Order: sequence, then structure tokens, then C-alpha cells
Amino acid sequence: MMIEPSYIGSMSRLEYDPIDASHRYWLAQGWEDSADGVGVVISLMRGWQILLARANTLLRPLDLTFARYQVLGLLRSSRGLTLGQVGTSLWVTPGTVTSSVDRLEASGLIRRYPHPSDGRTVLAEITPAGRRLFDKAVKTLNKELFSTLPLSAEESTHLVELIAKIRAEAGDQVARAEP
Amino acid sequence: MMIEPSYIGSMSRLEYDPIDASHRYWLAQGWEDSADGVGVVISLMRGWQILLARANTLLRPLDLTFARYQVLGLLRSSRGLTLGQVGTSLWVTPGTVTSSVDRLEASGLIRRYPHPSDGRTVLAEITPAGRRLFDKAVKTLNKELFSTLPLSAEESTHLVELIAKIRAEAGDQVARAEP
DNA sequence: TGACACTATTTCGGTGTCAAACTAATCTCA
DNA sequence: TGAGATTAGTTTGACACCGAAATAGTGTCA
Repeated sequence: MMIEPSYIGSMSRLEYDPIDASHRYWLAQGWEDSADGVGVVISLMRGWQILLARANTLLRPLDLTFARYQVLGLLRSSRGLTLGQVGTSLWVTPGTVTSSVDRLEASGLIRRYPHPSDGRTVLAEITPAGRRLFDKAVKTLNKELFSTLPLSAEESTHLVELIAKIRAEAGDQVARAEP
Repeated sequence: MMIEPSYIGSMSRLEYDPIDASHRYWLAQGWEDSADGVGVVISLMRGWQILLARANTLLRPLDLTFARYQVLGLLRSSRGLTLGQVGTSLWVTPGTVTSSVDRLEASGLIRRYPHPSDGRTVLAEITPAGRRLFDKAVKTLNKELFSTLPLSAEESTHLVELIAKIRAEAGDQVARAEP
């Protein structure tokens, strides 16, 4: 299951670790208070980049992206949501929701319908085709991505908790770690 | 130093934790092998989104983005790099480098110059204006972002190491944890 | 030495994302 | 009850990014 990592392409493979290099550079500059933070920020960026690239590679044959897969999944497990709820749940702005929903609707995977009592609000629900595609997509991602991360259960939990501290400080509602 | 988190805007604040909700949903579906992975992937996405938004908010007054700040920083601490080296060091594709370099060059912060012996290669170096701006930018980010993460030194190291496992499996060159 | 493979960069088309401006509907309360 | 505030969604403009194709220079080896 070797998937070609984020970007290699024509470029020569990197022979050093940019994250470690930044950390050392920060220390060398006398920025001790910030060196750890730099490492965290770049690590998070790179980790996410790797996982996103892998997800998108796996979803491409299904004509999906991770962003649209997420919208589809949200609607798959609910009976109609407002576009505002979609944006809130996925942490994206209203404009982003509009364009994702536009594309999914154009593909026939979801449909918009008006809110029965509030003329401002637009609801979206998944179509049968969308349900079928999502089920195929989630099966692929489960098999090829989510279940293959090189982290133990304890490590995964720990990683989620560390990031939860950052999220909490930023104002996210964060669930207490499960027992 | 409360910075408005990633996106709240007009939408009501979320009263549940989407990461925890996904994890529970995966378990409820009987996808135990993938539930932890889902949590890790979404956590990484959200953590990065929060930090990127904060960096970009801090850099906006300087007319910089985090992406361009990174290119500038790379050139700040070197005497000329090929565009290929820039892309490799920042894990982005050649086309992305071209457009970042275009913008930075248009702002007078860096300049391109030809490779002395290889006609295919383009080099880039920072200008005095670029050096001044980067120094201002890094001072801001150090003070307002990198040194303010809610993680202890041990937690930061641990987070970096956990993500390093993901990176290593993806083929990244990863430095051994410092002693 | 010349065809062919390889390498570095640019160009192009498509997505996802945000911020800000805009439109339309609903709510509030004086 | 009606003006002004608020809320939901859309539109627009800008950016970062990828993947694939195109361009141009370099290397290789039969």
C-alpha cells in the first residue's frame, strides 16, 4: 500500500528534515520561546498535507475530493441540514458551502430544497446516488487510509488530545476524552 | 490576545464536537478499525486550519500570507536557492513555487536570476526589502503565535514525534528526536 | 554526434478556501 | 407597525494548491 507521498515528482528527494532544520534555526537565532511552536505549526501543516493528498488520491477515481466527501458524509447521516449547519459542522465559511453544494448538486449527489417556514434558509439532502457514492468512498477511505495510520490506539488518542488543547484555546467546543 | 477563531461569523457557535461525533459515529457503524484514524485525520485538519488562520490574520497587515512568508524565510537564511529547492523544502509543486515567486518578485521582496551554468535552472534571492519585511513578520509570528501555543515543551515534542511517524511512513526524511 | 531520455520551470484548468460586499427574509421593539 | 438590526445564503475577487501538459535546456550512449 505504498502511496506516492505528497510531492516528489521531478524533484530530488529531500536529504534533510525541514521541520528539524527550522527548529534548530530558531534556537540558533536565540528564539527559544518560539522554537517548539514553529515545530508544531510546520508538523501540523505537513501531517495534514500528507493525509489530504492521500485522501484525494483515493477519492479521485470516484470523482470526489475530501471536501466534498465530507459534505456528503454529513448529509448521509442526517435527514436534511441547512447550509449554515453544514458550514458550522465542517468549519468552513458560507461561501465555501455554497460552492461545494453547487458542485455536489450539479453531480446529482445532493439536492437543495427550501426551508418550510424560513424563507432565508436553504436545506440540503443527499440523493440515492449520493448515498451510494458515499458508501463506496467511505469503504475505500476506511480500508486505505483511516485504518492504516502508523499510530497505535494510545498514540492516536494522545495526538487527538494534544490538538484538542489547541482547538480549545481557539474556542472550539471540545469533548472530554472518552474513558 | 484573543484572536477570533477560524470561522464563526454569522453562524451559531457549535454546541458539539464534530471530531468526537465522527469518532462515535464510526464506532456505531461498526468501523472500529477506522474510528481512531478518522479522529486523527479530522484533528490534524482542524488544528492546521486554526493555526493557518491565525498566521494569516497576523500577516495580513504586512501584506503577506503564510505561504509567501515561508518562501521568504527560506531565502532569508540562504544565499540563493533554485526554485526546485524551494519547492522541495516547502513540499509544494513546481507550479506553486512559480506563482509564489511571481508574487514575491512583483512585490520587490525577492528577485530571480539565472543559474550561471545551467540554462534550465532559475535561482531566487531575497532583496533588502524582503529581508526587512521577513524580520518584521517573524517577530510578529514569534510573539503572537509560535510562543503562545497552549502546549508545554514536552507536549510539543510529543506532538511533533507523533506526526513524525505519519511523515516517516509517507516517505519524509525525519530527524531523530533531539536528546 | 544525434536521437532520446531526463530535468527545471512555466502554463493551464480546476478546487477549496477566505474576506468582504450584496440580497433577501426575519426579528425586534419603540 | 415600521425602521433598523440581525441572519442566511450568494457572489465576487484573490490566493494557494494540485495535476497534467508544454517548453526548453542538459546528458547519455550507441
